[in-house]
Amino acid sequence: MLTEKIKDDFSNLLIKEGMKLTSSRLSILDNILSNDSHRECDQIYEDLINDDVKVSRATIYRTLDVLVKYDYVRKLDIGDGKVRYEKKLGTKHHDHMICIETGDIIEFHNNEIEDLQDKIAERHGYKIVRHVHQLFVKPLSSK
Amino acid sequence: MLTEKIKDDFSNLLIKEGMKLTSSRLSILDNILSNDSHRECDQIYEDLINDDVKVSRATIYRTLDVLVKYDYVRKLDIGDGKVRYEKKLGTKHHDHMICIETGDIIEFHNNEIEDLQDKIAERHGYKIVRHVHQLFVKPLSSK
DNA sequence: GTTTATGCAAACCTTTTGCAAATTT
DNA sequence: AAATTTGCAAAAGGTTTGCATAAAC
Repeated sequence: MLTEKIKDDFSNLLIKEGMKLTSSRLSILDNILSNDSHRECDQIYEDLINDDVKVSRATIYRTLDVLVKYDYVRKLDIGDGKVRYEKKLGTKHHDHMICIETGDIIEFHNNEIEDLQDKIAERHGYKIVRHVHQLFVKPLSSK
Repeated sequence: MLTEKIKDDFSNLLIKEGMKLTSSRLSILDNILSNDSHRECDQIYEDLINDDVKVSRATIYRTLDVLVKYDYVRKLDIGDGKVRYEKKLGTKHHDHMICIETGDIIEFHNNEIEDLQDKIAERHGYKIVRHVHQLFVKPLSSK
């Protein structure tokens, strides 16, 4: 369920962009913000259909682009050919550890690494705009 | 130009896999090891054709799979929809900083970050198999 | 001579796009 | 009523695949 504030903010953002507040867009936003997993577009589509929300994949793709642009959603690409999306609004920054045995995606955050990254970029004359940090792991117990 | 040692090692590896040492495979390996850039399959294809090596894209894809599996080549995916390949044999481990203004790819390495990564994984009961660390940056001078 | 590799074109699969119909303002 | 959005199905774009032919062993 979207709060009034979220709905208002979203509405204003759309107006600012010359876009309209449609029920499809609200349903997609609601679905994303109510879910903590890392889903492919098709999974989101299935979930919406199961909730009796009638939308097309095309609309989901088009809406995800807007949501990513405005930081409601983060696009996650772990290089397995499947692009995933996760809620970003109201969450803290984190990176991902992916278990290569189970496919589990675990979130992590480390300030020291963040600082070191910044220094490396600065040393080369750059400033970081965003970063991707993914650890592909297996259980210590695994051979 | 491939050294005898590299050629022998490659030959042995193929034999072990029940595969044959073909001129296509040697040409592709040679091309990769002679190049320090980060190229898409299609760029590699063009470069080979320009060198009068007659191969198909299919063969390049199939050969790259083997080369990646045996650490001759690293597959690089910076999430822009273009998968790139870079020489790995004889190079030191590094990660990538990508300039979002010029598309330049700069290599970097930092032991402290590597150690911190290991600790994070361990703390969660995992061991790192590989990782992806990419900094998307812009010049400090840029607004 | 047997087996694996190659090239070609078709198939794949996810994402994007053009357009007419539907929805929003 | 004017403008944007939607769904559909087609297009796109990179990668994979099946199969007949070629090359390696």
